Formats: sequence, structure tokens, C-alpha cells
Amino acid sequence: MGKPTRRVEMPTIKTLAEMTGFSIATVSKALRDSPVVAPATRDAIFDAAEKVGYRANQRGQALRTGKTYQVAVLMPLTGASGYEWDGVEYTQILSGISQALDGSGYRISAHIVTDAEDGAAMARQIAGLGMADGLIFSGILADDPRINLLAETAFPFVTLGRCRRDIDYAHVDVDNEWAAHAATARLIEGGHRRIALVNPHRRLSYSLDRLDGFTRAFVERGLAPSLDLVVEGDLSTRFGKDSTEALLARPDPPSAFVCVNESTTLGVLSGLAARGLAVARDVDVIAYDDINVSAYFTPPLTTLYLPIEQLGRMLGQFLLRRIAGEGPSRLRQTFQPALIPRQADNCRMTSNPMTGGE
Amino acid sequence: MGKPTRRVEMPTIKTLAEMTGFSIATVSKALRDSPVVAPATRDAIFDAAEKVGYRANQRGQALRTGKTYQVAVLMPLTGASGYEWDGVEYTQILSGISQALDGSGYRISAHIVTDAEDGAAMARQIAGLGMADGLIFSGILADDPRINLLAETAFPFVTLGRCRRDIDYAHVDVDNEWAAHAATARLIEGGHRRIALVNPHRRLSYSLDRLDGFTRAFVERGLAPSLDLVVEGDLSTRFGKDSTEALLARPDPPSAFVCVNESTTLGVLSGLAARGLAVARDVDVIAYDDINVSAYFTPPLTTLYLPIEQLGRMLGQFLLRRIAGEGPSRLRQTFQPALIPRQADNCRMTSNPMTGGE
DNA sequence: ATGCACAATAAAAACGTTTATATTTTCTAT
DNA sequence: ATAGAAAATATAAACGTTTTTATTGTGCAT
Repeated sequence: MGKPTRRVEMPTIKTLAEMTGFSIATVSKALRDSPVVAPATRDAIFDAAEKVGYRANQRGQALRTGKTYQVAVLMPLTGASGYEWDGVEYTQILSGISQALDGSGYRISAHIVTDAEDGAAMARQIAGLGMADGLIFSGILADDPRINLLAETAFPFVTLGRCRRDIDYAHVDVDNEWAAHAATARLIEGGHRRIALVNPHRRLSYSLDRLDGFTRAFVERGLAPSLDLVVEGDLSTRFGKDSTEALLARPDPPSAFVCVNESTTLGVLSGLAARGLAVARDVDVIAYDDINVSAYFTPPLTTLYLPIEQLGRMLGQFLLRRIAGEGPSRLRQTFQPALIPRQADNCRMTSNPMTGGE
Repeated sequence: MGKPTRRVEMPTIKTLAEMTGFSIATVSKALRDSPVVAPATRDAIFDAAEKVGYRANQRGQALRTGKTYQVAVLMPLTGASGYEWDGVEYTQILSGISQALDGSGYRISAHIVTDAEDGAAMARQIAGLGMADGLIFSGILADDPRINLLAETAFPFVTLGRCRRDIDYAHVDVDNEWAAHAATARLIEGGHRRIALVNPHRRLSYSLDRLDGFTRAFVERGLAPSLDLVVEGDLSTRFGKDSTEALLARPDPPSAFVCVNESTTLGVLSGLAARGLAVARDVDVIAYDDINVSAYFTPPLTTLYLPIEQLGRMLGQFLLRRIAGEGPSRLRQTFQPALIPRQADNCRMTSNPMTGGE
């Protein structure tokens, strides 16, 4: 009746066997281009396959070979309502992975996870049950249970981000230390001394990387880093706004901000505007630019541009190589973001209302 | 050697059969809670399953039942480089779907498609090869080939958006006609007569819906709609900016804008700023708010808020019901966005530099 | 002619399930 | 006690592949 049944039976390998008169074993071998079948039979079988529009049944293949032709991607989303910018960069990452997988026969299965623990459980499940042939995940902690777990197995995985333990695993990362250093150094050159760092939670590995770069920029110049102006939280717009307002309310407020992504940046801008401060006039802001939007802020911001889709592509490529059996040692890549100056935040300031005209 | 082999053999139904002494058929039935097995044996089998950590092999199940326990989602991404805001709302949609699927045993497989044709091919493949048990897609055209195609088969699918043909299919949509009408009417009440409509390509069904609502707001008041100020394009930030600049350069420019999403809105704001125009002072802008970000624009904008994650949840719920066999007729839902006033754009304007103080 | 290597194909088993059918056991009514 | 029904379980087939093993056919050297 109304049950979901395909109108016409799909042709199977058996159909082709009957059509051509060969056995299903020969058909299978022919389709897989095995050298043992005679060229003539190979052609006959391919013709038949073409004629009936044969496509291998993935379920049958999966059962026999144990391969799923699926690549699992863990998408971390807090699920906090009203925080809907959350994870927007993931669309681009998925797009990049998809491009890398194109033509490989692999498909993406997306798994929403709410936190690191949830992610670890999901990773265990995916690897243990063989739900996919490989796994990609991000949001790497300084000591990440998922990496610890999977690195012991032979299950292929690639991470976006590095943990801080000395483990051999495939990964793609951004040089966050360099980026935070570059942004901070630029602002210091611009005359800023009280610089705020809007950072993710410190259990995230790249939060520490950024803190390192931030600190180094000061120390290199014989200055004390403004560590009291480092704020940490989720990467929501609200967090950016709230912490900006809190920072500005302090007795010795920041005159510049280094932001972690565009979501928080927007919050920071909103917070500044609420206090009547204008970027480039009163305050300088440098941000990561992961979804290519900072150029449209008013005014346009100096950013560290991340070709995030490209990172995704590399994640996919690395994973395919891992699945093909390659070891993880050569599968590591660190991207250096491009600093795109859009404001004169590196020029020595003549006056700054926040720093009392120092 | 280094090949991906699981360390320890996974227990199968056969393992449980040997452990308990029952046949594999009984074990299978017991696990599926079939009423024909005796309670005592059921318990024994469950105990054994618990003990060895048995989890059904999805590949075996899939082959036998023809079910994949996968829900395919088509994610339309242009893949245009440098346009990385593209599709950001999809993260939320996926999150919503994921929530709906939680506990059902179904998983999401994401398929990136670049355009409607690509999407149609992918839909055909997914349904034809049984790559998933159901399909969700968006970006519905006025006459959408995917809907036409799938509606003839019994393959379960749900769309985000409606086509304009009279076909019975499950869908979730936004009342775009109402939304465009509400925004336009509000601006007309505010004294605007030259209102720009930043719209998607007109082959998209909801582009027409929005145009209808826009037009109706004028006509109801006996006014001529400013149809010459309707621009159509992709929903990039660049498109928003470019078309804003083009509109402002005209002899009879708009004094207000109705935008389609936050990406274009940001572009519009950027274009306005480039001309030295300030929102709320010189020009009014009303936008869709699909990733909850307009509140942080400077100044905050009046928006039509869409609970996009909720739409995703409903998409998932509807698809599960379709997969369970329910017909599409009762599976339709249209969300009405909430108008969130953040500017006084509905107050009669005293003067407007763009309209010559009409 | 006979045996032998070798190429080509066929047969059969296996992957882990579900399910239709068959068999055994248990209960009930006579 | 016993037929017959009902309950419980077992057997076997099937889903569509791949792969191991077996079989057949061919050409060649002896």
C-alpha cells in the first residue's frame, strides 16, 4: 500500500550474472576491475551494468567488507537557545571536507555533540561500532580524551586543532600562537599597553596557544602583559558584549581588543557602541576572520584571515590518506592566518581617551 | 600490520546464541522485544547482551531490512570562495534536526550540493539507491524538480520551504509573505514610500512570497509599490553591499530597506556606512534575524525573528513520521516570525534626506 | 597421447541480521 | 491418557556483496 517500496527492483549483481551468463563471482570481480577476468567478459559485464543502470548496493558491500564509506564529523554545538551564531563556521568546514571527499565514494555523516564528554562518548561509539571509516573532530582540549582514546586504536581520525600532549596523530591546525602574537604586537606597536584578550575557555588547547602568543608579544618588548584583561568564555556574541562592558567598567580599562572569532567580535563592537566608543577613534580591535565578514563591519576591522574551507579540505584529504592506511606522522599541517590590515592600529597613537593620554 | 582492525571481535547475535544456548532467531526476536519469546529467555538474552556489551551491527541490519537509519540532508552551498558566510544558518538547522532524531536511532548524513540541479541529481541518487531512509532539503524553487520527482515515489522527504505547485508533501516553512508584508507595512507607516526589497533569486519560491507581501503592503494602502527598488541575487554580504550602493546611486533612491537575511543585511549596513548614511537617522532597515545577531548590530535593528533551530526540529519530527509511514497531508507547518521592534521605524518621519523631505 | 601449467570461470562460504516456516514443547479440554 | 491448540523455540533462507576455494578449459612441452 503506502509503504516505502521502490517502484522497480534495483538490479543486483545477480541480475548482471543472469544477463551475461557469467557467475556472480565473475561479475563481482569484473566490476572491481580484477585482472583475472578476461577483457571480453569484463566489457560484456560493464555493458550490461550500463544498460540496466546497475549501482552497487552499499549495504551489501558494507556488510561484506566492513567498510561504511562514511566519514563521521563531530559538530560541537552548545544548543544554548538564543545563541544561534554558534558553530556557524562549521558549514564551511563541512563544505571543505565534502570537496575533499568528492569522487572518493565517501560521504559525510554529521553528529551534533554538546560538549567534550558527549564528544568522547560519540567518538568511542563511532570507532567501536564501526559506524564510520574515519572521524574528524575539533574543539580540541589541552588534554583531549578523544585523541587519547583513538590514538591507541588504529581507527583513522583527523583533528582540527592540536592537543598539548606528545601524541602522534593526524591534524590540521591554525597557528594560534603566531596569530595572537601578531595581533598583540601590532597593537603594542600602535601604542597600546592595556590590551584585552577575548579568549575561549582555557581547557581548549588553542586558548592556551593564544595566551602564549599574547604574552610573548609583551615580554619580547620588555613589557608586562595585561593578563588581567584576559577574559574567557563561550564564543557567543553575548559573551563578547558582556565581557566588553565588564572590562570597560574597570578602573584601568583596555584600549584595544584581540578577539577570537567574529561572533565575539560583533559582541565586542556592540559593547563598545553601548559605551559610546568608536573603533579606530577610541579603541582598536583586531579579530579572527573565519567567515569573511569583518570586512563589512563598520568600520572594517584589521583581521587575521583564516581560509577555513581550505582547512576543511585538508581535513578531508588527510582522513582519506589515513583510511587508505597511511600513518599519521606526515599528516600534520599548520596554517598561518593572513593579517589583513584595515585600520591604522599599528600607528603610534597620539591620544587615547581610555589610557588617559599616556 | 597497521591496517584498521578492531582489537577485539565484536560480539554478534551468534555470540549471544552460544552464550545462552538459544538459536540466533530467538536471540534476534528477543532483542527486538518480540512478544513471542518467553519473558525468562528474553531476560537471559538481555543479560548476556549486557554482559558482553552487544550492539547490533548496523550493516547487517541495513542489508537485511533495507533500512539505513540515515537521514540525508542536502546543504546548498555555492562554494564561491570568499563568500564564507554562505549557509551559516545550516548549522542551526542541523542542530534542530539532530535534536529531533535523538533517541530514534537515526543519524544525519550531510550532502553538500552546489545548485538546484546538483541537488536534484543528489536527491534522485539518495532515493534511488536507498542511501538514506528519508531526505530533508531546502532552497525550494517555485517549481522544484526535487519535489516533483520525489512526490511521485513513496520516498519520505520533508522540505524547508514550499513550492508553488499544488502537490501534497510534508514541509515546514516560514510565512514569508506575512513577514515581508509586516516589514513593509511598518516602514510605510513610518512614512517611507521608496522602500527597497533585497530579495533572493526569483526562481526561489520564497522570493516570490516576499515580493507578494511587499506588494500587498503598498496596494492595501492605495500606494504604488516601489518595484523598481527590488533587487535579487545570491544572499552574500557582497550582494547586499553592492546592491545597496547601486540603489543609493539612483536618482530616486530608497529611504528604507527590507532585507532577506543577516548576511545581506550586514552588506546593506556596510553599503550605507560607505555613503555616510546612518541607520535610524537617515535610513531604516528591517531584516530577517535567523542567527540571532541583529540585536548586536549598531544600532540594533528591528527584525523578524525566526526560531530556526525550532524549524530544524520540526523538520526532523516530520521526517520521522513520514518514515514511520504517516502520509504527508498533516505534516505541514508554517512559522510566523516574531517582529521585534528595536528602532522607531514605524513612526512618521519628520524629515528624510533621501526623500527630499516629502 | 599425456601430463602440466595457467588462464578463466564457477561454486560456495561468509559478513550479521531478520523473518517465514518448521519443529518441538507445554497447556487445555476432552 | 490424548488430541489438538497454543506457546516457545529452531531451522533455514534471504538481503547483496566479496573472497576463498574448486572446477573447467586451453595451449604447450614432452
